[in-house]
Amino acid sequence: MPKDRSPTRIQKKNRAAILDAALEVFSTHGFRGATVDQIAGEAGLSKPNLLYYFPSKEAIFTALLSELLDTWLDPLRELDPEGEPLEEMLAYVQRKLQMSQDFPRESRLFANEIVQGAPRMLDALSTDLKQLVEEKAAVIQGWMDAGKLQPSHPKHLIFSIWSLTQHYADFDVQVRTLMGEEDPFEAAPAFLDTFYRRMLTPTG
Amino acid sequence: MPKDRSPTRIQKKNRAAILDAALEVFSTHGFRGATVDQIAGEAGLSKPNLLYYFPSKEAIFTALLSELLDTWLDPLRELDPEGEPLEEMLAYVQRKLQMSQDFPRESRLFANEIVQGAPRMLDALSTDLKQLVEEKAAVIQGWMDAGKLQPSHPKHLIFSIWSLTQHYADFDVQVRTLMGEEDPFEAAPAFLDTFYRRMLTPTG
DNA sequence: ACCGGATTTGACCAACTGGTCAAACTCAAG
DNA sequence: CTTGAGTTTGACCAGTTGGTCAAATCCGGT
Repeated sequence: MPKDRSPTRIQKKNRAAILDAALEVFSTHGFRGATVDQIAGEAGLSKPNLLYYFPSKEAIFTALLSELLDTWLDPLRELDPEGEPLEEMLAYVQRKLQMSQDFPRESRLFANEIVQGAPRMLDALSTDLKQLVEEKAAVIQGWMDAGKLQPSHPKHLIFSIWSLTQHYADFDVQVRTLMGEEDPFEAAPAFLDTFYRRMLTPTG
Repeated sequence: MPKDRSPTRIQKKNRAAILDAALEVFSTHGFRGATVDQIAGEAGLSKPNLLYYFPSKEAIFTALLSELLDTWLDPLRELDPEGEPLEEMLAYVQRKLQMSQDFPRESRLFANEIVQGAPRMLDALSTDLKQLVEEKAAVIQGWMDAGKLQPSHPKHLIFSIWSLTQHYADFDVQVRTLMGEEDPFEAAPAFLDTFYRRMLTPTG
């Protein structure tokens, strides 16, 4: 293993290649289903060479998770308590949908892990994610209390946004099989905008 | 292997035990992540004994899939073209939610498979499921055209129902981690009812 | 050109996995 | 209580997998 000096050009390149390859392989086969050989091949390295950069398969996976989780939660972080409530929520929905379109592998990586009980993510879920959700759920509750949003259950509302947007990435095969030629991401933005506009616009 | 006579008492019991064990193990670890030993253990059999009833791991999996797919699609099948549109849709949502609550393992089994590209299910998706969805999407489109439902994209609407309801089963760990003591299935029915009532009630 | 650390690799290993097989055991019908 | 089909198992096998290691090669600074 390289000393803990600042990484060389080669180290940067190879670590990046490995993480990208790992994302590709882990997201399509899950942790257990992915093999180190597969990742090494995808990264253009031999297996021992890959293990020169990361001590184990597990280490690659956790490095990948911690690298991606922050990015993944950014759209929710950007929800602005000072903004106009309805527009903030609708903008969040669109940002999240865009993430599913642009980063489906990341979405599937998390989906795989969570469906299987999140054995390597529970920590992050119950600390970082929980804190963020509590904070934003409180903001949304505030907006509802102020009559700016139609009252409902803030956490269920957040879950619904995750669910509806990530579905297009996680269940991509199914969605595309059933939609035929039509690109799912063509109608999705308008569909979700209408959906949440009707749901969240306060009545009287 | 037993002859193709009518199954004995022992055969019935063991085949059922194996399929139940397989559901448990496949749904929490995915196909690749599950081992035949694990399934055998869960079923209370030795590995060779299990392989006396099913010729291979693959065979167990496909037997399980074909046994469950029909049940899984029943709620959609029951959507009655002759019924009152809004109530039919809302009832479908509740049936689907109930499935997620009562059969989370089944939901996760399909989720695991589809997230990973549905390598063993594409056939079923592109034939049985596709046909059913086309049929029901047409019914919904008809209701929209008749002004009985707020117009939107029927297929996206169906996907949204799958997504919102199955989320509670597939992402159970995450949902429960973030909701703390509160049982997700307590508020979910009302949340989804409100959601779709507002979405689907036709405006003027 | 030379040196020492960084990088790469082929050979190897132990554990695991899906699957086989012949021998042993169980059980219901006569 | 026999008998033969139905059932179960221990031993085994070949392929895969995560990981190790010493030796070989590469590369940047002098």
